[in-house]
Amino acid sequence: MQGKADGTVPLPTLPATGRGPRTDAHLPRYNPAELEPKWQAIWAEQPDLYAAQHPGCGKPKYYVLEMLPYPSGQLHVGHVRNYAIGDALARHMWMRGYNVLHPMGWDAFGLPAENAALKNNTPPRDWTLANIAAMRRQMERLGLGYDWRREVTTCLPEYYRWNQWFFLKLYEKGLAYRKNSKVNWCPECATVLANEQVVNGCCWRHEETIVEQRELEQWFLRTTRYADELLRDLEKLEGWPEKVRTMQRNWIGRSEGALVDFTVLRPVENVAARRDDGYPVKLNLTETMLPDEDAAPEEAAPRISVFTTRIDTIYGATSLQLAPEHPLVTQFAAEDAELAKKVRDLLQEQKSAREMGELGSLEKNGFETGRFAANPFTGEPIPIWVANYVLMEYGTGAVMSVPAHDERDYEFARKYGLEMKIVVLPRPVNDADGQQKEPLLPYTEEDSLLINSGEYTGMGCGEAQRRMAAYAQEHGFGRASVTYRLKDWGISRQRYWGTPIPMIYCQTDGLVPVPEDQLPVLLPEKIEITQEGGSPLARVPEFARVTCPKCGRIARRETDTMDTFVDSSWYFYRYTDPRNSGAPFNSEVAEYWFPIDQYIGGVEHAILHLIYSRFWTKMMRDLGLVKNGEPAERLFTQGMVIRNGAKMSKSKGNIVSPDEMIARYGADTTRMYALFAAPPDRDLDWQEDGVAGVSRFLARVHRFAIQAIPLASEGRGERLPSDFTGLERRLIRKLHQTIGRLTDEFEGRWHFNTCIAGIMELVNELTGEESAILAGEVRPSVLYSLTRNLVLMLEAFAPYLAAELWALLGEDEALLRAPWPAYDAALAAEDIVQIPVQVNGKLRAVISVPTASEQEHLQTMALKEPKVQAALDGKELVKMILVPGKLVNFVAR
RNA sequence: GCGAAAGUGGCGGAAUUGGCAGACGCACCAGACUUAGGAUCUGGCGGGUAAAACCGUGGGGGUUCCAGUCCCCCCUUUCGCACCA
Repeated sequence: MQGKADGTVPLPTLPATGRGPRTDAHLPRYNPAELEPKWQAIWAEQPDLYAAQHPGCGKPKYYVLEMLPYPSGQLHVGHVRNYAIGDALARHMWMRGYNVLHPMGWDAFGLPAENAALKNNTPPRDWTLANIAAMRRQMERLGLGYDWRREVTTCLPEYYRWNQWFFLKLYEKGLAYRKNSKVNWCPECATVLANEQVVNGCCWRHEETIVEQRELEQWFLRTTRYADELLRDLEKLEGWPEKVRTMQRNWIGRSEGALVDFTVLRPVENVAARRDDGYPVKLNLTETMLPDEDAAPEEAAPRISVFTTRIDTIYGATSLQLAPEHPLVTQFAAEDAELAKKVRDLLQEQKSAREMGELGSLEKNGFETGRFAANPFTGEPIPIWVANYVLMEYGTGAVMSVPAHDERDYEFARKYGLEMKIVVLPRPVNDADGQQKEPLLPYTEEDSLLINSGEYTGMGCGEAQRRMAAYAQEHGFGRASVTYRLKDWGISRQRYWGTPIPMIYCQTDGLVPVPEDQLPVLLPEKIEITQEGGSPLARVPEFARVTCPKCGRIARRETDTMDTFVDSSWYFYRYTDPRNSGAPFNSEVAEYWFPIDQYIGGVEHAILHLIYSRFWTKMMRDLGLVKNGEPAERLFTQGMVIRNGAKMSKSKGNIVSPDEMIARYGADTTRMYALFAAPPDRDLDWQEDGVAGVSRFLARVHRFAIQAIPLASEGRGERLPSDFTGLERRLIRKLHQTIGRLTDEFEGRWHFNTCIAGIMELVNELTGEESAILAGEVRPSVLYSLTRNLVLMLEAFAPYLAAELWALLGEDEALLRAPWPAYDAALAAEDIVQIPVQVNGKLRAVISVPTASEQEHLQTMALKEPKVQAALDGKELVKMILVPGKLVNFVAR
């Protein structure tokens, strides 16, 4: 997944350790530098190890997926954390007997390759493929269990041809279209950005670069056609974090309301005449001002369409406010030089505010146009203003101003002394004295009643909204309507390193799609990357010049490429059928694997990738390619990895590469530390202080296991005895408590830090009894159970060490195919519990009693404690609270 | 401004349901082994005290036999949205 380009700072170099641990010189020590490459080589010889099985294998399927990385050239520890989470889950699900699909790929198109080409004079393709090779080596070194035979690389023609294929389908369905519009332009990227890629008015890849508005002809995908469904289906995504669902809900921004047309009045002198108080007199429009109904259409009076969520307040509308870019404002300004200057000034002010990043805090500003429009409900003329708080991009670019019942209108009206009409009051409308209430303005509550609203007076707001919209529709000046904040997805990019858009411009035939059998439109490889503006492909004549598929005459190819978010919108379907050359994927196979059971990635894609891919899935469903309209059943957003108080990024210069850590401590330690340092959903401030502890822990496991396993092996295959010794009982109990803990966590909470802590506790218990165990005080069958299950639990977090110990245990089947140990509650149960004893809620003693002790026994034992007696001394015992197995509390006065 | 999440030892964090606050680890201190230690092992480690008492989960209030956990107000940090009509 693409984010900011990566950079790296080296770790401080450390002097070589020289000598290793010496305690048990006769024992082979834990040496990951030797052990891990050995197993890596063995695994490399077993291509089926992590391979997903055929749908007919009889096992339930489990699709676990981490967001694919952009091949920047080097993994950083943020990636490691992400993949360690997914790999732990995948390994666990393998052991639980699932047919696991755990693939990996590369989001390989994008601007950094072009920047690198400029800098190093390397072709983007070579640079990208070299990076992929390097990062794949890092992933393999980390021991991540991916099915590499399903690897997907988005910059290769066998992948991007299907982007083109999809584009043609979208075009056929009217879901891809071309229009001239204002678009976001990042001067740094020298290309257009989608709305989703603009963050605080700046480019998502260049936080400091203000996005400009440019007028360009662009390709768009009709995401808005799915706006309602994208919103509604969020309700079904119960396995997604509420935060992400909320962000998407806000992004889609559905508002229910009504469109109302206000007729613009002719500039008649007497309308401009004012009453003494500055407001226009109420006129009878039918007589004096309404446009001639018999006029030819082109002479008909213009109408201003307004979107409002509060049509019920329309009797309180005292002006119309238009965005400065509104076409009607432009028209008025054309006839009025003074007005034109005011509009220019307002726009200039907005532009500089945007550049300062202060658009949100800009003071409300505006001016009158001198023209009036008729309120269609009252017939009253109201002045038309231009206001900077009205956005051309939202709704119709015009609002009716109801100062008494809207925050912004109120603020604006206060500033300019505009009239306020109260038309809504809290119920009941009259206070105790029978006086009409005086609400605090602006009064915006909708659970209220209308006043001063003609025939609607006395109605509730909701009812008035419905009736007024219906009335407007009957009389042809409005209707109920829904507006979205979501815009269509602009996918044209004036860049080289992306999927060519398969369209042709012919002078005779106009827009002609490239015929399906001519796909892929190959991206030319020989191209000089320069800093010039415009699409680089336009400068490649052999690419741009083409014959029209319809008429055979010379035509011009589309030279823009697609947004790389197209690539990542459907890549997870390709994993199910990665080598298919006749279709993007086989629908039946996809049907087996989908939806993704668990998707894992950073929250930074909550809007971008996760909305696009939901759109794409719904679109594919409508094409009949897939059945389900949602790609992922569950989503997990892991926390960011922070370093020196900032998210890791090249611009902050705080990237940490895992390489040195792997070299010093090994992959198992590196992965395990990434999981141990914090729960996966929380942000993690990367400090290396704790790494040594994890490394020591693994060394201790290793030391214990290589000594215990020879003894344990004698008990292989034997059943556990029914007559445990005290020591055996204690160790087996701890083992099963740990199994229970891990089993629970893998069910969904995923606090792997506590899982690892749990395994550490078990190992502490075992090494605490090391001499007794090695002296044979634990019978082989018990020791076998302890060591074997310990190894199974380590598999998800430290697969190299687990593999080594598994082999020592004499197992030859893959560890991943071994069943996850069954938790036995009886074995995990304590027979003696420590019960805290409180007096008036304060801890006074802890007593050890058999788990199933009677109440009287507990009370007797508790009262025997000297400190309890002291605390109760001279007081009357009021009652005793007894929580079985938990505590005893004496309440005394 | 609006919305969400978070705030616990020197540090990362634990306490899943209102029930022993600080699991596990880091750092630190002491000891053992050692020519040596950034290795290993043993012990200690919230504050306070000679030991207790007592105090302690951002601050203030509340509910309760019992509150890190529930309720109200406030503060701080992070994230998201920010004129959305």
